[in-house]
Amino acid sequence: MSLERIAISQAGSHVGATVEIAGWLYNLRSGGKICFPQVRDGSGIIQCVAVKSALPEELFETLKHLTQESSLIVRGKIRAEARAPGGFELDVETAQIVQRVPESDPYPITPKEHGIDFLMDHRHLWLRSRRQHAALLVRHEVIKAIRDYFDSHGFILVDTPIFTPAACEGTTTLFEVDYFEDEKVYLAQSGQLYGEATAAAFGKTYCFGPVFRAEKSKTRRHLTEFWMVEPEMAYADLEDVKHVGEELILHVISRVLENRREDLKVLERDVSKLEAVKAPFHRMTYDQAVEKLKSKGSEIQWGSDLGNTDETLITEDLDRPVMIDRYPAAVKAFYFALAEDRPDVALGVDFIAPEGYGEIIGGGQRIHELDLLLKRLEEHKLPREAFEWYLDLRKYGSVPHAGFGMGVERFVAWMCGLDHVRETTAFPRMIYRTKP
RNA sequence: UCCUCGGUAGCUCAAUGGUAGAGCAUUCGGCUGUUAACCGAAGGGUUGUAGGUUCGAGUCCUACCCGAGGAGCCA
Repeated sequence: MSLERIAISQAGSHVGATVEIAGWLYNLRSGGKICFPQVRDGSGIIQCVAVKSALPEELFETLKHLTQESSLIVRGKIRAEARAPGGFELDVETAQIVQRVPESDPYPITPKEHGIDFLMDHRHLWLRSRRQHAALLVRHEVIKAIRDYFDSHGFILVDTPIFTPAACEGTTTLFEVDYFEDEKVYLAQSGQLYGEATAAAFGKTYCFGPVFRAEKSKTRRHLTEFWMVEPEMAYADLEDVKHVGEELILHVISRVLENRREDLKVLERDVSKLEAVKAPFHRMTYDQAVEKLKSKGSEIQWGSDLGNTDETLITEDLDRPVMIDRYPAAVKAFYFALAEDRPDVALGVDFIAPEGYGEIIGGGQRIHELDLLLKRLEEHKLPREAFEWYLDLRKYGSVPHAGFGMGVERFVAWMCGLDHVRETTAFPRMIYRTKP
């Protein structure tokens, strides 16, 4: 009889078979003549049962005194068991300890409560814990669903550089890097300007990668390094951005609900909140948003950008995202197209997620006329030399085009119902935390 | 950068200006169905750092360091 090594997640289809499981000791409960080692292998957790009378004395004692997170390979028969968490159990026949964690230096993360500082210092180990594991599986699903959406809608993945010569927008702060021969380069805060070039080459493109913001933000929604997907479409306008953004969000949510129910349960996510997200999303102009805020007692004036408290006020009574468009041009980047009837209004749109997760998509239509773009560069006091290549895009077959960026971590935090984006990525980078 | 809160055992937290303690973890012992198992015992401390007030400071004062939450800015 051959012995098959299986993933714990597949235990249900091996009931009655003798199998091998390779993993780590998640938790252990023991009696005098019986013990229950719970083994995790990355795909799941299974409770094993070791009975003294059925095993060699030495093996039973070894298992009974095994330390948390020791690595081991167990073999035994799978059995359906209602009393076991997960519904299946493995009756241990043999076991091999790969590495025993010494009790003089035990695994630091116990099954009890820990503070966030301690957990973040041990992030490399914290990833093994149930909730963190579940959140990263949701992230995996979100990223896969995003790529599947674009790949099946005619978008070509064309990634953009991380070392860039200058600010894309001139608004947020950049991380400066020493390049060769006294040259300075900066870590990209967006791939958008390059996306405009690739869209003119391929029609519809997207880039997907890490971006960097040296903002001194210290909130539950900010990382200094985060992942952003940025589609860009030639021959497209503001309405196309709203349409694609809405479709993308709905596609990703349905995939998460389809494939990650168990993980959402581990995260204690109220899935009815996600199931309620349907088309059409709410739509309002910036003008209407200001009116709504004023009616709710805000002192906001037309012309200032919406802050986080404003976003929360606007979405507090909504069950799905809201698209707010036509912002004052003064609060948007230089490349935003302007409304024909109102040159003080930019054709930008932000998608604000419900439940306080804030802006998850920002984008809009770009300026495609050379003269207007030059004027806007000047108004933003940006050096023309750095943008010569970008201006070329307006000289050689310029067309109306549009695109947006979606932040992966905020989206995942929303899916998981997490109160901080730091748990949506394996090793978050924040203003005061760069280790491990 | 600013505002607020915090730092005591490996972890999570208690302790009226008056002998630094509990639970978990670790070690030893008990238990053949445990579900963050339970029961009994043991070891474990420069109270973030440096000053100051006081007969006496974990506790009060000052400065600094570290962390958390928020604001602005942003995805």
